[in-house]
Amino acid sequence: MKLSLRGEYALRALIVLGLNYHEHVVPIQVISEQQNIPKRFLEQILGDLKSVGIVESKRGVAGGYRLRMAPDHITLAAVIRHIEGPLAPVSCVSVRFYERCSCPDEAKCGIRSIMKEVRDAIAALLEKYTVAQLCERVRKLQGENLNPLDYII
Amino acid sequence: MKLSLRGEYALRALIVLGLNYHEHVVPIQVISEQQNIPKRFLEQILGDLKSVGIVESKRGVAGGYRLRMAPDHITLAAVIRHIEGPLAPVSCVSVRFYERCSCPDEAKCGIRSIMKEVRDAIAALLEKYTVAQLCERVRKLQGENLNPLDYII
DNA sequence: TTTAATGCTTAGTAATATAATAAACTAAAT
DNA sequence: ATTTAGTTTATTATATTACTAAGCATTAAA
Repeated sequence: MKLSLRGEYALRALIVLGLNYHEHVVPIQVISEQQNIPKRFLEQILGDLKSVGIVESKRGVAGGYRLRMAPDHITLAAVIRHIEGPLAPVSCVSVRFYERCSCPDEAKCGIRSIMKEVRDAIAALLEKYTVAQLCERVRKLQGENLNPLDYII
Repeated sequence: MKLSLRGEYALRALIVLGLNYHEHVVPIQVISEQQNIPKRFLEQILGDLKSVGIVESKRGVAGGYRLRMAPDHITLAAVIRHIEGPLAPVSCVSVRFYERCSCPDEAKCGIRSIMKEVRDAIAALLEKYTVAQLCERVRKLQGENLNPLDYII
């Protein structure tokens, strides 16, 4: 598993939306400026998250994005799988993105059997952590009494 | 951490060399045919492993490659770090390939603190496993009594 | 001392992925 | 009607991946 900028931006945007979960919708512009993410690029990323039902949008004046699910129901695994693809280091050990690799017999492949352990370790962590926990960490790290829109992620 | 074909080929080649550790040198040609790895590409990869002292070569007639270190001294972490780069999902949590990322304050970055756990989980496994253990798995999976050059990896 | 089998070195390339940018459109609120 | 904001579809620059090509250098054996 490798987190590209695209994936990092997605997580940062979700934290902003998570910290503002009970407030109004947050415009792309605001997320873009606060997090220093190119606006056009962020549009694509949020559109992508919308298509899987992680966020929802409101158009027009006073429009923007909000989470569509409670922050503690959005696992990092779900987000990263959708933005980046497989969590596994090789796709022949991926559960959701399985693809055959070049070895002749998977059942007898030594590399595969070790990479399976690596995948499981990664997946265990990323299935455990949610956007809510990410937000919690940000609050803990930066102090409880900040305004949601002042958090630096 | 993501294993590209290059990295997979490196591991497969090291298994072949590991299984033949006490024998003579193994020619690229043999590894290439047995493992179905493009020869020229494998030359590059083995040259790369040679430059870090993981394998050594003998030129000329009856030349080839052998491990330069005992198989149980070659961790998968060392191999993968050299072939693929950082084990960490983002390089701001990488121990050996650290690079600053785009967030304003790393100490307060929630993403970073979770990705650090992911890195540690991956590194723990890959530091633990060695080429010797990989070879052991191959032997276990395929039967003890095969000739080293008959193993299918 | 030649020759054939090997590794070594440098360069080039095609395909794909990454990280954007651009332009024009649609929807909603005032 | 106008302005704010999300939507859609292309386009582009750069980097990475997985090779491929060509020719040189070394060594053992005939």
